Amino acid sequence: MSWRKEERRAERGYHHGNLKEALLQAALNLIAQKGAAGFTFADAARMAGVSPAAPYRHFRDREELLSSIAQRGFEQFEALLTQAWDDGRPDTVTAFERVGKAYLAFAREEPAFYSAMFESGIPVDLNPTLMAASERAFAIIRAAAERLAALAPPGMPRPPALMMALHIWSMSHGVASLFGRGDAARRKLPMSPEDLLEAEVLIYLRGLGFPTDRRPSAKDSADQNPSGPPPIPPSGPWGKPK
Amino acid sequence: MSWRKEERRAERGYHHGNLKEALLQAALNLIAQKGAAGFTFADAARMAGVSPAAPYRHFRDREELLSSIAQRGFEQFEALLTQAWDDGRPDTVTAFERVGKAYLAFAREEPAFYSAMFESGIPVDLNPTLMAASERAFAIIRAAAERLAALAPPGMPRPPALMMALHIWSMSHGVASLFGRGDAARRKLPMSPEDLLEAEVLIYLRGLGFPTDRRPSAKDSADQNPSGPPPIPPSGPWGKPK
DNA sequence: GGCTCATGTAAAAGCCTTTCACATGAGTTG
DNA sequence: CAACTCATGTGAAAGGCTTTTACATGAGCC
Repeated sequence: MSWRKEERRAERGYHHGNLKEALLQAALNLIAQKGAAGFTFADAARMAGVSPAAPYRHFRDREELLSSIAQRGFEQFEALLTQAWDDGRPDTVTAFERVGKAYLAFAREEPAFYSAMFESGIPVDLNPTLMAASERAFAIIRAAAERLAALAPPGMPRPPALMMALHIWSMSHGVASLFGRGDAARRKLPMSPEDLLEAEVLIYLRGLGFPTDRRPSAKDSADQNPSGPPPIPPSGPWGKPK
Repeated sequence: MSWRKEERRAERGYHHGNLKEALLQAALNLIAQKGAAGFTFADAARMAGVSPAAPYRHFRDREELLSSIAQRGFEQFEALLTQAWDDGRPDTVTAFERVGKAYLAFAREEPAFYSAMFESGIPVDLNPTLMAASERAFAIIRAAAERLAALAPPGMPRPPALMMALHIWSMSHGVASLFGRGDAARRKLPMSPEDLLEAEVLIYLRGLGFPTDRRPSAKDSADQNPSGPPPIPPSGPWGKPK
């Protein structure tokens, strides 16, 4: 394991050949281990087997490296969300919840990216490229919300899709931040973050008038919400306490 | 302004007299300015007018100072939430939302505390005192959720209060984290975080079957939910787009 | 007045960031 | 193929932060 990484100059010559990528990978590992705050530029250099000054040939400073990671993170995040949304198949509500799960999965499985993206304190607003990547990711959630909003029962006032998207985002982010990674500093829960978020979203959607007892029958290709109050499922969107 | 703080040794003698408190205040200011990550032990010492080694007489290390601030933050947070909840007056739903607003207000008005509490990466779980303070704060939300749950319309399945509390917490935290402080690195919104959260909570509560068109008439001292589907307000819990 | 101990200081070791002058060698060019 | 150039890496150094250690000060207490 410490073999490819720590190959010394002797075996690789004066020039590294792929330092930028190596630094990004090293930083990713370090952030996963010690958090975005604990990550050190010098450490990354060491892990890549170069002098502490070498990274400056590829990144203006430590923060630019962090931004690059966040950038890449937003791109992967967007890809993951796109895949989870799958253009609303097989039905809008199911796909919508898959997006929520994907959000949590990303936070859990890519803590380093998540950390760089949301917890590193880098000013996303001030970096247009990064901002754009972030908005492309959010655009997936927003597109999903648009589809969902268009499906709202006719009897109910129709919520702005943007607001719905922001609501879903804040729920997902809140759950992920507070309970997301089993890491070290996270609070313990009587249920999985996934279940917590799923119930939250279901209740929210019900509040908007959506029918939320998903059954294989419930394809929303045709308008199957003639009118009237939302159906009340026999049991809520939370399981019986074990 | 830089007068009380930077009083030098000449005017204060060898001993500071109140260094611990001075350091906490200095750290609070520094964190508010430069974030929990940017805050420096040495800076705090400088601001208090003592040598860089002096703080070690009062805090084991930089992290202990951070923990102390988080501790104090949780205490103030608890006090604020308690006051906002006001034991459910004048009615449960109104008081419940006041708690949500208080959450945002705290994040906005005490960014340094909020930062230390939720974004500094200190391991809350590993510090029993801190953990206890954190749980006392959460207990307010939980108590509010208990009261709300007890009020749920009889026709609906009753959600576990703990889960409701976690949902509300995650919404509040999500909104505060993503859009909370106008600081630097936060995303812009087409509405205020307060309005966003209020709408979110209202929709959520409606999803649980609560009547959410709050009018002065709606005191919940008596059971005013005979049965039937939740009333549908003429307009949703979001304003018309301006 | 003299003691003692909490509270500060100075100095030093070790680490990190960042810069600068200089070294290396990969790729290009005649 | 030899010469050149420029991107990429190195070493050293300045400056800052953290933390420890031995020593200084003086406030509170007999």
